[in-house]
Order: sequence, then C-alpha cells, then structure tokens
Amino acid sequence: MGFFERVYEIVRKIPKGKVATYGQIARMAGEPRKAKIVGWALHQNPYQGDVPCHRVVNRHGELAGGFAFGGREVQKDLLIKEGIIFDANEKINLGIYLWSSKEENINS
DNA sequence: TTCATGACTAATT
DNA sequence: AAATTAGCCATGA
Repeated sequence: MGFFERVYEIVRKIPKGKVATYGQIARMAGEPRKAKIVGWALHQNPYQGDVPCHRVVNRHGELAGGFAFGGREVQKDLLIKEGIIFDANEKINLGIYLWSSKEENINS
C-alpha cells in the first residue's frame, strides 16, 4: 500500500464532527514530513465520496482556501452539518474538533 | 530527465 | 507579529 492509500485510509477514519490536519495525517501515516504530499493525495482524491476530504484542514483549522472540491463554502456547509462550528474567523476550533486518534490509526 | 509548483509546517528573520 | 526561508517529495510540463 502506498503512501496515498494510507492517507485515504486515515482520512476515511476521521469520525463525523471531527477534523484532522495534514501534518497530523502525515504523522499518522508514518511520514511526518509529507504533509504536503497529503495535500496532493487529497487533491487527487480518487475516493471522493468515500474519503471525507472536507474534514481535513491545515494546522490552523482553516479550510484549504481557494479551491477544494468545489469551494470552501461547500466545505464549510458540510462541516457545519456535521456539527462543527466555525469561529468568527471562519476557522475551526481545533481544541474541540481536532481528531486525536493516535490509537485508531492504520491497523497494521 | 530536469524544473517549477503545491489542499503544508516549522524555524528563522 | 508578520514575512521569509527551508525542507519535504509527488506530479506535470
């Protein structure tokens, strides 16, 4: 299984109402320095519809910005429907919604 | 094959 | 505190 597949596995496991950061995912995948590659993986996202890429945000809890599967308004809407609330800065409160699994990572 | 770019992050200025 | 630099490496031209 390549790094991409691993990323998809992890993102797929993000529970509803939670979010994860690129760096965190990269770290969970065992490659802390490939945060950017995680971005690429989601950019391609061949499993769109199965992999909730809208639950992946940058380290500040803000949306990818610019483009992301259709527009950040869409992403924002999806997240709100999952119970995630944005603050006045259009950011997610990572202290509450950041997905801290550690145990639920890829089952080796 | 080499070069530039990017849905990133951390450290340095 | 904000801007820049540096590191990572897959992808496309």
